[in-house]
Amino acid sequence: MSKRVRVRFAPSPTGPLHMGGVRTALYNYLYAKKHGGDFILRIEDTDEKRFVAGAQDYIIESLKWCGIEPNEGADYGGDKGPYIQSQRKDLYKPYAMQLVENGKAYMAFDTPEELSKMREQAKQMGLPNWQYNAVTRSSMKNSLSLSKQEVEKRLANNEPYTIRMKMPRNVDVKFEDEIRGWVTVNTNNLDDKVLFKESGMPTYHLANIVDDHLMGITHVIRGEEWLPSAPLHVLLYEAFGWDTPKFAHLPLILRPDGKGKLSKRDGDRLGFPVFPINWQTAEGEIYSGYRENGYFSEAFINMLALLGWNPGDNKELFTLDELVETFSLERVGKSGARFDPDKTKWFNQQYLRAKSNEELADLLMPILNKESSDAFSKDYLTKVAGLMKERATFIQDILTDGDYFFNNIKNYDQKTIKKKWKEDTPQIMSELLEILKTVEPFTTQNIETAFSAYLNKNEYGFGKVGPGFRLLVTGKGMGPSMFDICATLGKNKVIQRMDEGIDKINALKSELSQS
RNA sequence: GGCCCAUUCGUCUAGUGGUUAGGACGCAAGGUUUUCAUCCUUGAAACAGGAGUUCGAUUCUCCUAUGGGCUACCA
Repeated sequence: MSKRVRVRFAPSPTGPLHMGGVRTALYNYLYAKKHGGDFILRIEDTDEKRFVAGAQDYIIESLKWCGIEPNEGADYGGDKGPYIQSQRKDLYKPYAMQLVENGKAYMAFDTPEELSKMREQAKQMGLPNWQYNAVTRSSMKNSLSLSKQEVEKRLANNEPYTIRMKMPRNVDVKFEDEIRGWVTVNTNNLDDKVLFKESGMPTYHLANIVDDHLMGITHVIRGEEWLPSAPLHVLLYEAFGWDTPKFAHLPLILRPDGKGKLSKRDGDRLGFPVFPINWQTAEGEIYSGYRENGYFSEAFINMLALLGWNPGDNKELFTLDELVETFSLERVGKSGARFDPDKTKWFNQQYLRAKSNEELADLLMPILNKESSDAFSKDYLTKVAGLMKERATFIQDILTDGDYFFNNIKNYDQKTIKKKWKEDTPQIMSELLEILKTVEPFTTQNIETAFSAYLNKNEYGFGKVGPGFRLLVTGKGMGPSMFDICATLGKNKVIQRMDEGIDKINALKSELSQS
C-alpha cells in the first residue's frame, strides 16, 4: 500500500511569482489531485536579505486566481505547520547539529570575506571554480582542521560559524528522476555546501529536506534549476536516515526571442505578461499580469499545462478537472519549452468563444457600468456579445471594436472614408435614411428586406451602399452584419447617426482630399 | 572553465527499429461572408552533424556541435 501523495509548492517570497513558478505549482496541484493527495504551500523565506514585502500575499492571490489553491500550507492551515520557514527557525539547528555529531557535517569559522578572498586568489591562479570541499577544507578554519581545543575556544568565545556538509570523496550519487530517468553525479564535483548559516537560519538545502521530511512530502516536483543540487539532497536524506521522496525536475520555460529562461523583465519588453497578476514594486513600477491584460485564468492555465506536458493525443482544450484527470509526470517533456505569446492569445480566444453570450454580458457589465449603475441592460449586452464574440480575443476587444454599441461615434475611419465615400454616396445615404425611417418594427429581417429592395430598385451592388452605411452607423469599415447592428442599436440611434453623420463625413472627406 | 540536463516543422509537440514523420499556433493560397472575423479546404515547413549497431535507423550506442541550467553563509 503506497503512502498518501503529498506534494508541495515552495516559492521564496523574493518578488512576484512568474509564469514558470505558476506552472510548477500547477503540475504539483495536478499531480496531487490526480492521486487524491495533498497540495501544500510552503514559503521558503530563509533568505532574510531578499525578502520582499507583499510577495507572499501575491503568491497566494495568484494561485487563487488560477484556481489551483493549496489545501494545506501558509494561509491554509494544516497540522504540519507552521508553513513559513522563518517561523520554523528554531527547529533546524538541532538537525544540523545531529549531522555534525554523526560526522556528516562540520562547523566552519571562515568569514565570508575570507571565502571570497580565497575564491579571488584561486581565480587569479587560473582556477575559476574554487570549492570548499574534501581537498580544500583541511586548509580552512573548521572543526575538522582545527584542534579540538581551538574549536572549543572559538565556541566559548561565541565566534560565529556555519555548518557545512562534509561531502564525501569520489562517491557516485544516483537517483531516479521521474521525468529524466537515472541521474548520476560524482561527489568530487559537489562542494561542502553551507547547511546552516551564521545568522541562525538554515539554507534552502537543509530546510527543504527537513521540512519535506517533517511534512511527509512524497514527491518533489520542482524546476530544472534544482537538478544539480538534487544529489546533495539525496545525500542529506541518507545522512539523516530518512526515506527519499521521488523527484521530478521540470524543464524550464524559455523566452520567445533569443535564448535563456524567461525572466521578469522579458514580458513588458516583448509585449506580453510574464506574471499571473499585476505586481507593483515598492518604487511603484508595475509589471503587468495576465489577469489585468484580460486573459481568462482557465486559458492561462490551459496554455501553461501544455507548455512542457501533453496528453499524447491531439486534444488541446482542457478544463482544470480534465487536466487533473489526464495529467501524468511521464508525459512531461525533458527539454525546455519556448513560450509562445501568440498561442496564448489563441487559447484565450477559444475560451472567450466558448462562453455564452450571457456570461460575456456579465463580464462586460461591470466594466461598462462603472459609474452609472445600469446604463446598459443585460439583454442589450447579451446581444452585443453575440455579435462581437467571433471576432474578439479578449473581452476588451468587444469594448474597443464594438465601441459604437456603447458610445456615440467619435471618429470615422479615415481609410474607409477615402476608399468608400464616393461622390454619390451622400445622396444614396440620404435615400437609404428615408427608407429606414419607414421600417417598422425595426428588426434585422425588416431592415434587410428594405435594404435589399432599395438595392434592387436602383440596381446597386452591395458594395455601393454597404460601406457608407456602416461608416455612418459605426464609424468603421468592418464588423458584424449591419442589419444586426442596426436592430441592436435601435431605430432612433441609427436614424440619428445617419442624419447627423452625412455632413460630418462630407466635411472630413474634403479635408482629407485637400491634404 | 567544471559539472549536469537537453536536441523532431519558426514555435509547442506526437510518433516508431521499416510511417506519405501526425496535430496545434503562426504564415501563405483558395472558398464561404456586403466588410472584418468565424468557418471550411489546401499549401510551405522538421527528425542538429558524424560514426557505429542493424537487412534497415528519426528511433539504440558513442563522439561532435548547439542550447540551457548550476557552479553564494540565494532560492
